[in-house]
Amino acid sequence: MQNISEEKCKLVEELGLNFEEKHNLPPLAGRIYAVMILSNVEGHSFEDIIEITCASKSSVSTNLNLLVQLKFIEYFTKTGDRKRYFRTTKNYLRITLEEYLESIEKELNLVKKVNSFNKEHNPEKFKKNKNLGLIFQEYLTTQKENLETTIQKMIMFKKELD
Amino acid sequence: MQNISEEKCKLVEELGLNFEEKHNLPPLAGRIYAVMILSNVEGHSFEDIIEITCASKSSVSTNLNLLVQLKFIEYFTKTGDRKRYFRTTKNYLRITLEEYLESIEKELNLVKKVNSFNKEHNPEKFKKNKNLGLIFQEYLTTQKENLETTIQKMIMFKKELD
DNA sequence: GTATTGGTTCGGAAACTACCGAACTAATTA
DNA sequence: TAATTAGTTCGGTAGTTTCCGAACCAATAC
Repeated sequence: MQNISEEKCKLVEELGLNFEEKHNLPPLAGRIYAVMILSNVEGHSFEDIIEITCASKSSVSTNLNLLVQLKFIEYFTKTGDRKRYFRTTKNYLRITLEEYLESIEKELNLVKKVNSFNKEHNPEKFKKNKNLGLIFQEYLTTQKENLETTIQKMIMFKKELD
Repeated sequence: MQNISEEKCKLVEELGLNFEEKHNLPPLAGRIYAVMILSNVEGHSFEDIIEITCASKSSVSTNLNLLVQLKFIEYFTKTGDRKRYFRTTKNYLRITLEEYLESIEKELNLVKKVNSFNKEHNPEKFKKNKNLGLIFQEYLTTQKENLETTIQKMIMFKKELD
């Protein structure tokens, strides 16, 4: 990490790790994304990212393209300038929330499947764990609803977002 | 997967993958855990698991011990029988929820840090994204509270659980 | 004692991931 | 046309993960 304050550098590492885990990104992609989240600049060039992250051209190329493909970032150009400039997409929070929603739905589905499988095949086990299973199912349902309303709220800010 | 129905086998794969992802377990550990969740039997022996999963002694040993260490499963013995028998711990749902809570707290913390960093260092960017940042923070807070009450509910069933 | 049972430990193989450097392409400039 | 710029593609390497088999250990059975 070059040319950035120590405070920022630490936050980049921390945020980067978080993105890496939560979105299953390679470490470098997580760091690049963190740099952009924490930056003043409207648009980092390819070169900027190489300098800041101290990574090779090829790695930066691969990871920038990955982030673009996953819609975490986007690029724009300036007339009379061959470079591409990258910035976070304005709706990355919505993407994150939608990812959460998807994963919650998947899990809720699984829990229901397990509950009904055990109900049918292991009735005495099901009875014993019924309350727990239902509490978990209830929790997931609440969370799903919560996510849906949050996403609705975000869409209300659409003009700002898109 | 031997000696289990096709339906169960499919569910084991699906559940196993889910545990693998959500709890960062090796594939075999995820499958073993899934087998136990979906089973009638009160206590699988070491041998049982080897047969069902078609994995080697050493792998089964390693992964059973991992699951025990992480408190996903526990073992008991029968008098006059040298074998160990494994079963899911009765509070694995609580463990899962507590893991969620921890990860939400971490993320909420990070979001706050990012918000205050941007407020200080990139004020115009912060202004532009303020509403989104706050909506996200609000969402995380609600979710955290939701989790806390759910865990409380679970603790109310303590007698059944522990 | 010796054999068997139940399980652990260790070394290594196979597969996967993340990154790098070198060679390359395609567009622009001189 | 030659050189430069901006970025991509490819082959390979280092590190990590997951699993296996073989050797091993400790307790019981013969």
